[in-house]
Amino acid sequence: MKRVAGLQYDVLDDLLGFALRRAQLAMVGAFGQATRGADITPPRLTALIIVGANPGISQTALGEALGIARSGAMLLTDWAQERGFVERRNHPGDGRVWGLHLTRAGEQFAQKTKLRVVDQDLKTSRRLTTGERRELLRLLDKLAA
Amino acid sequence: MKRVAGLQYDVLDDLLGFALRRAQLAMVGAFGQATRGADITPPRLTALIIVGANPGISQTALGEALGIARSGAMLLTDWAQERGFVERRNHPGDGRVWGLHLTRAGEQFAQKTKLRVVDQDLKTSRRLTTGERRELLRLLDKLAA
DNA sequence: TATTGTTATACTCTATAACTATA
DNA sequence: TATAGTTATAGAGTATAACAATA
Repeated sequence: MKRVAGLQYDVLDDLLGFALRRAQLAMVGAFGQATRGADITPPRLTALIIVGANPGISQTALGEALGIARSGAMLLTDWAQERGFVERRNHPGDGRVWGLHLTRAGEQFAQKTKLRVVDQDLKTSRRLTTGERRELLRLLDKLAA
Repeated sequence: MKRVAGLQYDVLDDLLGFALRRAQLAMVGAFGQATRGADITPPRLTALIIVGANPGISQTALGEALGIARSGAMLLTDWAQERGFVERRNHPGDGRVWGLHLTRAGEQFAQKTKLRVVDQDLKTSRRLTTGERRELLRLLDKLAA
């Protein structure tokens, strides 16, 4: 959201947490624009990307990659499977584990959506110079490390 | 969440949206630590801070400040009123509007919690130099503008 | 007519805890 | 015993749409 003119923000002006939320709202809005009508959300696309880049990954590992609980990774997997984007295959050598794989449709959907989202991500950050964008990525990475 | 070693992240590595989410998870975790047992969340504290700094603000304006719908601002106000932190007073001159005000208890709670959260926000960003932190705030602000 | 607050409803995201199958 | 997946449940956050009161 944008700052409202004339409003007092007190300590919020100096909180990284609040600045992050404002920036993220802007990016989530941009994501929505880029994917309008595609029935997809940031965590769902993230899951598809992780599965696509790591074929055979387990649900638990997917949850770790996303920073959420196993049960949440399961619901994401359920969604992706219902949409026909992901298959649960038996894991060779461990009967407790599902190996997750993108289907053909999942690959196509992920590819198309990735392009749109990357493009929109760049567009939304056009306000920053290339150097500033790179520096922002670096600082965010350092903060989350 | 931290990056998982050995995992492939594909385009996520270059998306500001994903970097923001990872950084925000770190900060929200820090918020939780700073406020453990205090029954408070980031949007709720934000609402208290905005009301405290802008006495008599309307629910609609509060929603705009927070970047959420009127109905959401209403639920936050309900929560704050139930907790005894906020009063809805009649607005002089416009019978449709509530003027929101912190109670004594609300002021005390907000003051105490603000101090803790600001402190933790600084602690969590200790990984950054003072200059880097300032630069990060500037870039996030520019991105959200 | 337009705006404020309200209510009803629904969906996403996330967590915890307990259960089962397998290791 | 420990781990992967599952199920049940709950809460927070958010949105949209329709409504009443007031402007």
